[in-house]
Amino acid sequence: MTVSNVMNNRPVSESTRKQVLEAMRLLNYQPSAIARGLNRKPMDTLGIVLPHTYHSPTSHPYYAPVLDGIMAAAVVLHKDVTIYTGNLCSEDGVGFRRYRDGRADGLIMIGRAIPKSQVQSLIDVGLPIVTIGNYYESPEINTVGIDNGKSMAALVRHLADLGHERIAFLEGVDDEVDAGPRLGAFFDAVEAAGLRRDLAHAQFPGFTAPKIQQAVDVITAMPLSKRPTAVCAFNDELALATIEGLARAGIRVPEDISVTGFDDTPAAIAGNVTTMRQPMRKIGMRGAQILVDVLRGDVSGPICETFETEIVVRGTTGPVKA
Amino acid sequence: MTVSNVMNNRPVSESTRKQVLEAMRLLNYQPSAIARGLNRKPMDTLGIVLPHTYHSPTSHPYYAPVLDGIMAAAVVLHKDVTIYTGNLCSEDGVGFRRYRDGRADGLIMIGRAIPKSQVQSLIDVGLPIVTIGNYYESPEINTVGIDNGKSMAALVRHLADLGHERIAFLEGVDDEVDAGPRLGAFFDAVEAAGLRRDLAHAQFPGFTAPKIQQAVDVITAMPLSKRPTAVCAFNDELALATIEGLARAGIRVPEDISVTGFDDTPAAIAGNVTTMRQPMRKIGMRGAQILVDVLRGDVSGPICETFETEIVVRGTTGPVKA
DNA sequence: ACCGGTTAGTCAACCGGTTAAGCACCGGTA
DNA sequence: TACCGGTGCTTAACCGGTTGACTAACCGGT
Repeated sequence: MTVSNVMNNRPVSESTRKQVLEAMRLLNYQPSAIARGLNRKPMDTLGIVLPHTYHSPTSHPYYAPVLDGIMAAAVVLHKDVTIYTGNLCSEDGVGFRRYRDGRADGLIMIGRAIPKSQVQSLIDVGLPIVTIGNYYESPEINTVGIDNGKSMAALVRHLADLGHERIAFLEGVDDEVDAGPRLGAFFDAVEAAGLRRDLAHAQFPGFTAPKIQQAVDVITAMPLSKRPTAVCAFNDELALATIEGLARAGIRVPEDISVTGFDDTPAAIAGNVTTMRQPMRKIGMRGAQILVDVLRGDVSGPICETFETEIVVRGTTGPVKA
Repeated sequence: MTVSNVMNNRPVSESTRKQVLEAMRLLNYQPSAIARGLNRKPMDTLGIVLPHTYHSPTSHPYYAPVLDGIMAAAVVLHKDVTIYTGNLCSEDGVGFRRYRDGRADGLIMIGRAIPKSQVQSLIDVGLPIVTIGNYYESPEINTVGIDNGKSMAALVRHLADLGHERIAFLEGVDDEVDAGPRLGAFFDAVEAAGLRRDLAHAQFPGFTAPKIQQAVDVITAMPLSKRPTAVCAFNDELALATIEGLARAGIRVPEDISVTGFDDTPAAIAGNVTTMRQPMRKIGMRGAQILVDVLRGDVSGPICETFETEIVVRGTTGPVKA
């Protein structure tokens, strides 16, 4: 069709082009992105995959700024964004192939959505993928995030400088999902800071507030000589829950126990929590940019980028009690 | 194709069905939503239209919870969500027909995205539309929001009860866009509260912080006998900016001037601002539900629903100075 | 009048589903 | 045997674009 040629700026005589444009205007014509997509043309749409545990991503202190970054980049890159709402793992054996329904050119997966055992299924979708804040170390998957090793090292270093020798890590991730590198990074950081690894604790997995209370109870039940003097929580939310739990047990922060969070969310600012700031919006923007680059074929191998983090020292960490 | 019959639970013999399902499994088959959509079948996707002034909707104190509600409803309703990122009004004369590209079955427009003069263009898109927090009073457009009249009346009533007689309204909306009903509601509320309308002020449009400073300057320049003793801001963001501006001028809140916000965002809680709470998440959920109802043909006329609001009295309003 | 080359526009096929019509088969009824 | 209705599967057409092959027209040069 000549119309198609006009739309795609193909060589068409000026008179014909004018005729076509005039007809388009009269008919209020809008080409169907769907019909175009049927022929394997790009849809100019980025698909967003979220872990099914978060049904309020746009109010989440981590997901919201990341999404913001993605949206901001999408505006500049002239891409629309489709958020897939379906449960990730519900349909037995279906895997993730539903994302191959042709609506999105590529996928951005935020957070630790799926266990490593299902990564192959995700790769089988066949779409270019960028994961954000996750690290599957697969040649087919691009990743943007932070250097957990460096970040934990800085936090532990800060605590060590304050004299802390017994530090606990509150994992805070549902054990169904792979714990990821932050836990390992914690132990490495403990050693790097010259502390005895066997004095570190990390046996407190569990994302929900009640479980946090369990972890707090374990800590408070320990004799003072063995009790950790500092707690590194997986994120700010957990740190604040921990502080609350400790307060209920009559333990003061930071006088008795220091607590650190992660992410530097507004809650951490409000709660005056020492934490690790990561540029979530930038990470989201970069993720979208990488996906578009991959779609354009501008890049070859898998991309794995990390952004710098920055420790923010506030009022929940202090020198160890004499 | 028999496959299509199997997928749609049409009458197919059990043996054939099994064969098909087995083949689907072997081939890792995923039907193309695009090809299906080409035949005017629903895409099961809700389109979100945002005003181009907000490039960070998922961090916005109003847009984020509304989006959350939409997403939560979409999960339950088995719909995906596509956020259109393009500038709403950039392409001359194109109007909004780009939303008719077939990717979404209907549109949800959040906030005052477009001036009333362009509403017809929006209707011409031909898709079912739900606007949220906006009121075009068109038979083709469904709406969810709040009763601005009641809400403003409650705020003004509250101020009147505290003895305020001269109240200013800070419009706070870019004048390029229709001001909407909240301003009119303010004047009605002033009269309903038995106050003299001519003592009310509302000549301070402008959304940005610098403009707010202008408005504050106008107020502070007024002689005490004419100066408003209370200010109703369009939203919490503006209220807080106003409070800051007043503080710079050495005017105390609420001792010298009372200030009210709108929306009851986290910032209002943190700033201890008297404000009007609206159930943003519920509004978003209901908007999505209405759109789906319309798509199903379950409803006839245009739907226009309002949710109840609730005044939240905090520390920025107090009795008028003697 | 013939020729090679470029340009402009038309035609047919295709993408991958859905839909409607067609057809073979079968049991029941007249 | 003829007719009928229902079932199960196949075939053809269609949705609305894109793509590539093909035709038609135009051009200057011999």
